[in-house]
Amino acid sequence: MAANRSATGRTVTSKDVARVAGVSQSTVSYVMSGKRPISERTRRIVEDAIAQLTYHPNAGARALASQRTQIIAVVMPFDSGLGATGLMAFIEEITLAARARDHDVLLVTAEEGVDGLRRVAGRALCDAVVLMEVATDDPRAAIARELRVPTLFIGFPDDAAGLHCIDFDFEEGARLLVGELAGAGRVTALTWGPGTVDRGLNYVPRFRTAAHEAAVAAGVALDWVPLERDRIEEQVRAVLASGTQALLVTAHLNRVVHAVQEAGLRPGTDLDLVALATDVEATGFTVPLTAVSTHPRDVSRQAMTWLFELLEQGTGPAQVRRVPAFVSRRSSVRPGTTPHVPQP
Amino acid sequence: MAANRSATGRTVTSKDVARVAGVSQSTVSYVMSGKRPISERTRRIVEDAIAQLTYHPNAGARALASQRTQIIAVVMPFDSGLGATGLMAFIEEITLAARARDHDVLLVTAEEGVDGLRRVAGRALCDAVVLMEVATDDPRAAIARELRVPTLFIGFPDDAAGLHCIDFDFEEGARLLVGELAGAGRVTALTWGPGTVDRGLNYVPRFRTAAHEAAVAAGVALDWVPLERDRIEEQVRAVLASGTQALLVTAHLNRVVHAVQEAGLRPGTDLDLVALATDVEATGFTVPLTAVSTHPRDVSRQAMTWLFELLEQGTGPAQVRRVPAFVSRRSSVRPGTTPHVPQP
DNA sequence: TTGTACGCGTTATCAT
DNA sequence: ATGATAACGCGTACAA
Repeated sequence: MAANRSATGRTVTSKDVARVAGVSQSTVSYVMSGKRPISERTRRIVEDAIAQLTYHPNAGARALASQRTQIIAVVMPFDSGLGATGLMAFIEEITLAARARDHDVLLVTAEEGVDGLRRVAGRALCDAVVLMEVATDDPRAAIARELRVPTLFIGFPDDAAGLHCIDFDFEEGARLLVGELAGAGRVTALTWGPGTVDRGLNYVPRFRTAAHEAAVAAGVALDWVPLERDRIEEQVRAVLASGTQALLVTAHLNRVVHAVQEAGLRPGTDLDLVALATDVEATGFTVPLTAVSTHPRDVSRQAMTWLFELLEQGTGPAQVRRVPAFVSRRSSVRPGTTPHVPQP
Repeated sequence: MAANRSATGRTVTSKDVARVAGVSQSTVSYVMSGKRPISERTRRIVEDAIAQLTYHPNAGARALASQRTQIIAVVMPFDSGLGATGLMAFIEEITLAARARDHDVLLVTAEEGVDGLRRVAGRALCDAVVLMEVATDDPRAAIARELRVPTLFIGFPDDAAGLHCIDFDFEEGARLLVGELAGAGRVTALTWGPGTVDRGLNYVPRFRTAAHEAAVAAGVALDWVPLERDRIEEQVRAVLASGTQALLVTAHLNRVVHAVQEAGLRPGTDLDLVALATDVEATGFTVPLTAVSTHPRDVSRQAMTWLFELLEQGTGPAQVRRVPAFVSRRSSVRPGTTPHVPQP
């Protein structure tokens, strides 16, 4: 029999459960919420009736009465600097975390921008919002500050005042990667292209600035090369032809490594290559790559933990949190180009 | 000012709009729905009040009163035979299609299985359901047949009676790919591994059966090799060592092509390689691959069009729809191994 | 063309 | 420990 429908097709309500159980409707409600003591006997009777009728509480009615939707809105880009794998990892973790607390996930496209936020919050479609793909100068920041619902930014807008932000520590990641190549003298960063940069994604300048500072400190020359989707192979060839022996890759890893191999070069043997990538990406090649992992799963898990704290304990003080970065040394860097410092 | 909140923090309701506009609450409702004629004058007044108060209708209340949530539930796998890129393409199209009709998308993990379906339908969390990652013997089929809400399967369970199903034409795709290699005498299919097969995904046997039939008809010997995540490179080497000159790849394309190139072989020159893959995947290599594209975007677009028809015109007759398959001939097959038939 | 009034299915506050 | 009952905010039949 269909869930929440009687044999006659009518919707099963808590009233029906009450009738079958021979109790009042409010008792049914309290049995479900556990918000007041119920005798063992009635609880059993009610629970049996619930099971027998396959009763499910109506989400709309519940939301209306309780001012809680049990829904988390996730504002997500479809084309991100993270790549599809990273994105999926994010939303998978977010969804699992939400379900673990009996919440559901509503998907909102980042393309909706400011209006999307207004809509889901204004219509009371959700209890909280998670925002990805944060821009340096993100117009949604202003809105979030006045929103009815707690809003969590994954990423740091320039003005994070009054906001709850969490992100991977791209700055430390940059320092670590440059550190791995400190003995190279000259390093070329193959990085996010115009598509990503134009959207003003916050982590690009964060990474770039930190990388340049670390390069200066280590005494290496750092070239910054944004990869253009249509000419990546060409760009890689040019870079290799220029004599660079050390590559720091933050985007389009697959195609870069491909192109390097096409050129007859092997990371860890003929040149040094480090990457900012997920672990699966870094280990998916013939030569496993020394890399800093962005750990999208850790970030989203911590984000959700925080979000539910805000939800349960009332919206806490604004704060910016960083998820620590680590290097995984594998075999894409030749011994000697990394100065002898203990692996963090 | 925060959306749907007055300066005092109270929620803005249609009653407030009515008061400001000097009309009754029902008039506000009718202005929004357009379900009865409204004089130009009142419409203007009401719309001004709505804008002034930044009024947004409460989703829960609306759902309760109208029995419509304006939400589509999408039951999605996180680890699919499609890969992250294919999945993202699916949910992007679905979300865009939903938004284009003023609906939102609720994400449900396939892991929730039967319970997930029961929950979203039972709680009236959504108006319709889209189901991906359909198994040959899918337990959700039985439930879907009795559900309150229209349910669309992307994929064909063995018993599709009474269901609405749509999918890419994997059978025709298999025939086309085998056809491209018909002159090869012997073909090895590098295909979905145990992880995918174990879940009983419907398209695996659909593709396999059609491929074998086409092979028999064309007089070629077809080896079927499920790829195991941990030994793909090894498997590819073994296959190449066995002397196969023609590869038909349906999974892990990236790693397979990698391994082939590592072996010093070049598709289109030293051997023939065709793939079942998205266009971006097929063209992302040094040698663009002859491939049948699964066109996830087409499939989901058509699925959503159908779904909204069901939603608007009442749930129509059960039906199975196929999205046609085409080959894109590129340069990974040597001239001569494809018999001279005009490209479809 | 517009207003009145009821119901949608819960939660939660009074009572008892 | 349990039962009535008033919101919650919107849609819509019925009146005017």
